[in-house]
Amino acid sequence: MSIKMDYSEELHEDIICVDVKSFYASVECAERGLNPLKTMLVVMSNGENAGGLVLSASSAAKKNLGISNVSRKYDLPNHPDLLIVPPRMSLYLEKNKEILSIFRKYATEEDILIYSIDEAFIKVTNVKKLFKADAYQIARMIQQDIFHHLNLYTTAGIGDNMLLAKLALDNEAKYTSDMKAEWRYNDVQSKIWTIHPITNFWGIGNRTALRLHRLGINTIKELALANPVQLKNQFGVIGEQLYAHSWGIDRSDITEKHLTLEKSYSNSQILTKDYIVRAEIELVIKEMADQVARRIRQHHCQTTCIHLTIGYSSNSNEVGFSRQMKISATNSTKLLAHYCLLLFNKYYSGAATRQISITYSKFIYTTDIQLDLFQEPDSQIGQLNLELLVDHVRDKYGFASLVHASSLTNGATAIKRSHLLGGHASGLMNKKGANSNDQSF
DNA sequence: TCTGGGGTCCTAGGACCC
DNA sequence: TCTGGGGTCCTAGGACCC
Repeated sequence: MSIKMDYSEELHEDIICVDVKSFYASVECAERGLNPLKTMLVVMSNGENAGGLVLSASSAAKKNLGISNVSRKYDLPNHPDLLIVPPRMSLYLEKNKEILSIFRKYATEEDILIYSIDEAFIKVTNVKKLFKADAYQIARMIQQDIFHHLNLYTTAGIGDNMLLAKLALDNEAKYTSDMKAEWRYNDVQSKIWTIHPITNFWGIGNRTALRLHRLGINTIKELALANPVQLKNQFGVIGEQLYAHSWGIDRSDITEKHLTLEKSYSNSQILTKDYIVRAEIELVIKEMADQVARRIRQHHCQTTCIHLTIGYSSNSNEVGFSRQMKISATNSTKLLAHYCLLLFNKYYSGAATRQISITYSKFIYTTDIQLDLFQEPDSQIGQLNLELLVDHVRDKYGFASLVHASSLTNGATAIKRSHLLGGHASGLMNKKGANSNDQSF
């Protein structure tokens, strides 16, 4: 028996959520002329170490060998047919662009929302007439189009809103033979309420599952039938959202989502060893401050907020710290490195360091220079021009063509990392390094 | 775990203002 | 000063996603 819910005020769109099956692994199969569904292949970052991480495993590797996306090299079975290949992030970015250009044949720019490197939402409500097709048929056209052009299989979820499309994708389309699933408000009680375990539901991780469990809520159905006031008291906004989601309700507008993203750019790394020497840690911070500064210059923005996170070694008694600081708008490497070091020196306890992360946020988009009142204007402009020149040379000849002498010393990681994109090998090992591309997806 | 990397969003609590 | 109160901005920390 089902319970009545009035959906007349909710969105009734045709949203398709598309995701490329095992994206990185499938691209590698396609490049080798191998069947992406039958080949056992994994893309592995840092494959030279025993701790190498599986970024993507083909479905055959997952099914036959039980490999998952965060498996380690030391976990992998020894199988003669298993192909282990290094990542080529720049290639995946290229394929991502080609897929996007296919999406644009089926919807206008503002009706497409890129969710990640291999996932996007497409609103097709307004083009059904044009294609003389319903959403399900349009999803099939998109899937076939991508397969013909790129030899990649995609899965598609279809729904009245973005949440339903995404849930249909994650919880059904991935397991059906035609790689599609359509979830409408009518299906909420039979489809959403039976998602199991509860952490398979979008937005519920282990921590939230545990807190729900303490309230006696162990299934989506129990969540939907819970007292929304109690949920709000316990979880705040998240509680209201969880409740709405359990009924398949999501009022977010795909076209407005474009405007509301609050952006930040960051780099982070887990170091290959514990760093004890203060100067060596400072050096890595300077290098990373430089990398992220370069990215924001490429996007023509200036940051007004920097954030430094230091994680200490597990051999240490302390966990580390995470601090941010407002600054006057800048994208100057020199200034940003200075501020990052300021934070570091203020809070560093002297413990062995294993992880470093630098984030810039709260951007202003302008080409004007915010002149510092306490510095000579000429020297500030000169500094910025110098940094733009350095960017230009690196675009042309690769990051490693022009580095501070300090990056050649022990402990420095910038040169090694200059071929990384999104933290993994770009596949471009020639002089024109990965850094001519952007790392954000 | 033999420490991956890049993001977004929410909350509590402190500082400051009127 | 044996407790004012509301609003806004900021920071640290938590949680989640791909």
